[in-house]
Amino acid sequence: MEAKTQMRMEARARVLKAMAHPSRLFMVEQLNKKERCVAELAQAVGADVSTVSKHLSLLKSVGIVDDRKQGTQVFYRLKTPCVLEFFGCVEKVLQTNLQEQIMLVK
Amino acid sequence: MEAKTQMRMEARARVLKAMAHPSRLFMVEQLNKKERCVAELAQAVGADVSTVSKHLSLLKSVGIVDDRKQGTQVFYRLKTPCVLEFFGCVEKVLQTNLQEQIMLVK
DNA sequence: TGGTTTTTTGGTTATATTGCCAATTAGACA
DNA sequence: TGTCTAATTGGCAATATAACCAAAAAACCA
Repeated sequence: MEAKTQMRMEARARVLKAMAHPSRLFMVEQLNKKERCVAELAQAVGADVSTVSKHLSLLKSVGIVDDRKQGTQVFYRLKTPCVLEFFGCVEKVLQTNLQEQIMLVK
Repeated sequence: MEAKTQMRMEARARVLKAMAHPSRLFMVEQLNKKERCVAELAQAVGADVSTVSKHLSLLKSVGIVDDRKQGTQVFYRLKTPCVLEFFGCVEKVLQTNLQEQIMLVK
């Protein structure tokens, strides 16, 4: 693999990796509905605020979310909603796997 | 997050995680063109055959690729080509980041 | 059967990720 | 200024990933 290709793949991998975590996927879905502050997301996810804050700063670092300060709160919002498109294919993959499981039992 | 939701997010994360690696992204792109055996992919990626074999079995385990035995060789192919759709959005994210970098310099 | 080729698996080491707690920072306001 | 509240950062321990080499498996052929 050429160095240039390698770098492009690494850049892509960083974005996908940022999405590839249960809590972060959930947060991305939540943020699609409306912007939310860290405490709200921590509550929704069921994890420590510090943990969620780190997840959010990772998502922000790759450009998937954005934030906005309001008083002592920080509101995060989905910056590139196209990431939601991932789910369609992911669900298709999971469905296909499921169908094969079923075929094995029959 | 409810237990059910948690499980669905974990399933999704497994699929995305399988994609989230430079070599694996490259292999997925290669496999889009045509099926390939392990040695070919190892050559193209520039890694040890055993390393590539492990990457492939991970991709297979989540249902992204499929394999077919032919003599001593094993040919892998893209089973769910919709994963290629990811790239469109990923590139958009990277482009947006780049635009912002440029704005900072100007 | 023995030898060759291709792939997978096991084992090890190095690195990265995750989650929590504790401490710090930042803003609002009495 | 002191004291809230909200969020971030640092640090640590547990777990997961990744790469390589060596060894085992699988399929072929002489």
